[in-house]
Amino acid sequence: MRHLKVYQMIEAVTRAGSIRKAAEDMNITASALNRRIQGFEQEFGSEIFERLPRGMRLNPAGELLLHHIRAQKTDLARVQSQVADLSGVRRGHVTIACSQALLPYFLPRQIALYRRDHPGVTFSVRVRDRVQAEKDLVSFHSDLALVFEPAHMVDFEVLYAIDQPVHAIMSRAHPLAAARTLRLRQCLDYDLVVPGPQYGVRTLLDRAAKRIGRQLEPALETESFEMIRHFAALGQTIGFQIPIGLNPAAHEDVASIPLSESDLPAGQLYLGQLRGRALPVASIRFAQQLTAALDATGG
Amino acid sequence: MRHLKVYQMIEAVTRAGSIRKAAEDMNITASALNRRIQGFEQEFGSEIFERLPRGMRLNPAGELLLHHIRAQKTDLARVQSQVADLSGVRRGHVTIACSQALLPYFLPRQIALYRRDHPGVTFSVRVRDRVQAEKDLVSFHSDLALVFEPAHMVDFEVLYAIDQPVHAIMSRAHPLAAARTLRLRQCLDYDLVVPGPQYGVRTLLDRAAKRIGRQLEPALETESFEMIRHFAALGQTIGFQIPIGLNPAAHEDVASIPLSESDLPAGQLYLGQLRGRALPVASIRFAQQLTAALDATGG
DNA sequence: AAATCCGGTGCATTAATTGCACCGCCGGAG
DNA sequence: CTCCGGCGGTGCAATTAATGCACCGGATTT
Repeated sequence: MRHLKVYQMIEAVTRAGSIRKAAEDMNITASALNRRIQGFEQEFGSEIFERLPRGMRLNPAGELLLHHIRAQKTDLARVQSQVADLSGVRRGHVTIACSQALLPYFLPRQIALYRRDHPGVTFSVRVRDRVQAEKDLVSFHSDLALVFEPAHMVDFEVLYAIDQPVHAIMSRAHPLAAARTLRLRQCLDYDLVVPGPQYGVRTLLDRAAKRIGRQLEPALETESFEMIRHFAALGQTIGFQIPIGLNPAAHEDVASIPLSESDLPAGQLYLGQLRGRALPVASIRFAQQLTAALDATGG
Repeated sequence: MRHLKVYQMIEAVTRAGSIRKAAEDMNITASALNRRIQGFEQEFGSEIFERLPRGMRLNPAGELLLHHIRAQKTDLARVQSQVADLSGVRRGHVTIACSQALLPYFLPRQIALYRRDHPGVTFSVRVRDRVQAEKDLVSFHSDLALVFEPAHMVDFEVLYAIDQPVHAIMSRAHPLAAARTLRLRQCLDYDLVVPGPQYGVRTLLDRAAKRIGRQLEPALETESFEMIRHFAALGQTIGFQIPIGLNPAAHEDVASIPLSESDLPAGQLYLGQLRGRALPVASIRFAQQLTAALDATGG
């Protein structure tokens, strides 16, 4: 889209932080780029960059404009893919930001299922914690977000929500492995492996521990849910995870036991999009499939 | 915005129905315009016009694109006015599509009220029946719509809704003028003056009449609510209107009596916008004021 | 004080856009 | 039927806009 080159230039300058670097990235001279930016600012009626001694940075007006630019770029892409749809084959690309818990079983299965019916549709999965996931929506880097206990919910339009009680996971040989539900204080007697504070499971755990006058003293804190799972399988350590991250069918190498809801109320897994945004067809359809699938696990 | 000239050209061709006429409108030659269109179609990846022997018409892909073009144009305008806001004075323009009933008292008062605080904001009021009002939103010709009993509600995002029972209006000398409420069948004994079938009041009346095994046989059918009001003031004719169209404070020259809700359930007056659209600040603020004002009349 | 990196500008060059003249096509009027 | 008028499309020359190059002045870093 040649007529949108100014927008690309603005994005490039924003990214690079200076006209000269951006010009190099775009394989043009700094002077050409400089004049396009100046020309645009004049047409636009306001400067959009602060001129710093070391380069350029968007001013508030520029931030507003950048948001518009991204919105319009992704919307044009949506129109184009919708047009492609008109002439037969369903094509498209879905970008989804999601929590780690969705990676092992749920999402791969859903994507495969969707692609069986629509082989022309491709996917990007961006692993993000809940804060990053929301930023991803706002910056138009992701169409959908599937996150546990999102943080702010501003600009987050909920498409579906489902309860996810926190489960304790441990070796099948663990003394507590036979229980049907566990109290939090039972778990605190053992070594714990928990996710970092930026994750919803941790927030819920911290809150619950505080309520019974205790404090989490984890033996291992990690960002990797996979490591939590594997570490919990060793010795008598206890890890925590939400059930959607565990294989519902086959037997795991770990036992998974829900924590009592009176200790720790169930968190919620949210499927959402940027408020008010028109999604591409493929994303809408995929979101519908996810909603149906989540609904099935819940009932 | 020079980089959006292609879009203006596409709009011009759509409006004019042929390249040559559009070219004349834009003061360029047909060949230049022709090539820009062709160039765009190539970049876009699909034709957007049908070539007819008598001119050009948008194809389905073009319709999709046109919607995007309008959306992006109005959104850019929103950004610009929002940027203007940053530097002090609140400016802006609000376009609202509304039913006739809002014209005599409610809207002028609200607009005056808003402009007292924000003199920089200007208004366009487009009088539309409920079908046209929704089209106005979709085509980005109006920011807001304030309509009685809208028809489809697709793409219509409700910002506020309030009950409006249908009132019978008549001369103060009319035999029924002293009643507190009226049954529909009482009214049917007199000559009636009613709006055309495209209006919500009429739909409600027709439906209610049918339910008591009667049919409306109006003496006068008109599009003009003003004419209904004035005609009802003469002789023993009965007209119908919703209370928001009547002066709440001063004494009218006509009596206004609500119809019994068991005959004719109250319709609803909706304030709405195009689903998912980001409105300019001024429109948002004005919508908030309207919501508060409607809420006050209802309570 | 020197070196470096920055945004901005004058001027020649290059690329894109436009205007002009003209083609072939099709529907309607004569 | 023919002919006319309006249509979209195209080759080519003229015009206009965008770019590259060389360079300036200013601020920060070394």
